[in-house]
Amino acid sequence: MARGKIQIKRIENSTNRQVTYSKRRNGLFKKAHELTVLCDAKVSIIMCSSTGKVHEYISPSTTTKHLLDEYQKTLRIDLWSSHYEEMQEKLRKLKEVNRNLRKEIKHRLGQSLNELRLEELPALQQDIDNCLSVVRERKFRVLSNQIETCKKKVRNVEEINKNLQNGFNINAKEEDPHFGLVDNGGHYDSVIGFQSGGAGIFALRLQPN
Amino acid sequence: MARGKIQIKRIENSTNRQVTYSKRRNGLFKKAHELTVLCDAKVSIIMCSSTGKVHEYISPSTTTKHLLDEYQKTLRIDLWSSHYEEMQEKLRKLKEVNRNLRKEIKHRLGQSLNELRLEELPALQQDIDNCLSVVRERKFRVLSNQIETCKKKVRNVEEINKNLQNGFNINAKEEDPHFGLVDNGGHYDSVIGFQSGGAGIFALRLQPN
DNA sequence: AACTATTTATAAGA
DNA sequence: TTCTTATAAATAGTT
Repeated sequence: MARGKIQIKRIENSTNRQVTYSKRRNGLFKKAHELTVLCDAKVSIIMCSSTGKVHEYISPSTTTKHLLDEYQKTLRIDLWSSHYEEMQEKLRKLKEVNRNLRKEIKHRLGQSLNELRLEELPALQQDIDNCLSVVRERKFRVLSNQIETCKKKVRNVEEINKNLQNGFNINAKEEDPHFGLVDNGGHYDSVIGFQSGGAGIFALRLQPN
Repeated sequence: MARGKIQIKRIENSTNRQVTYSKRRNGLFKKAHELTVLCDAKVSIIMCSSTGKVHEYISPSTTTKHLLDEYQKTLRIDLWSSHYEEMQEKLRKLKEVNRNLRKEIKHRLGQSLNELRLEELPALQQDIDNCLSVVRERKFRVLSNQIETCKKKVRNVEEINKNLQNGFNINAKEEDPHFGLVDNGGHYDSVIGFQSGGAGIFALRLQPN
């Protein structure tokens, strides 16, 4: 552009190329800065020379990161997604696991059961039932005091029962029999055991003969 | 730079500013491209005008991402660490949620119950029990066919039972009574209901009088 | 780095 | 926006 026109093509002489790079880089940065001031614009220039050296210009009013964020936002692209793919994959898997855990809890809560196939229901019930047993067992131990009291009650009722049976055997041929009714309110398991039993069912404890 | 020298300071006239921005942007990009070709360099220019419009130049031989990667590598900076940290925070929170979900399932499976306070056990049991009811109810509906069959069985057994009772009432003074034993294998709930009942307990269905 | 002849960019106007 | 053109600025080749 001075002392003779040049072709815009790669300068083969390495020294010349380096010199031109240096001169024009300064020119470019100067122009960028003028643009920044004159037009109230933000400019980021990042350059890498053929020798691998990196230079940058950034408008004083901003930062490279900020300008790049704006650039990505405007162009609706994410330059770094590939860097974080591994992490995003982790995130995705964790969310999947989470979803499944929630689903399992839901099923155990008796919700969204229609997601399950009919064949899966008995297993789920059995499973929950087993778990209930475990929790019940735990509670049983925790509540041992209360249960001790109940056992005494049961022994008391059994005594009455035995007496009634004796009376029954003795008086069987003379009058209508009386049945010793076992009080199911004493033993914990039997409360659960009978809670869904229909009305009108009474338990009679018999000595096996 | 022509038809009069200008001061490098913000152009107050908005239209002039826009025009100058457009002209000088083209000039800058042209210079950048010449630099790219002449010096075998890589250039990225990202600009944001005062009106928020974004423009970019990138050397044909590369990509913005690639050049930025090189830039970060050379300057040993990580422009995106804050993004990364945000992601890690997400990951951490998701793992926490996951852990809690697993704990809840564990408790519902009857494991690690010692993590719970004694007061929490009855509520957990009641909860699981309720859920069991729901699942049971679902299964009940699903197995309605099977239950229909069972009901017929029950009606049959009740018939036998009634006959036995009649016999019992008639023969009460003459011989040892026979008890109508209700087959508990027919009705679903009673299977559960009696599963934890002790051995030696038989159910006698009586008409309430 | 400095010089300078010449090319290129561009401000103002159309 | 684009074209024109006088003039400022950039710079290639030289020292």
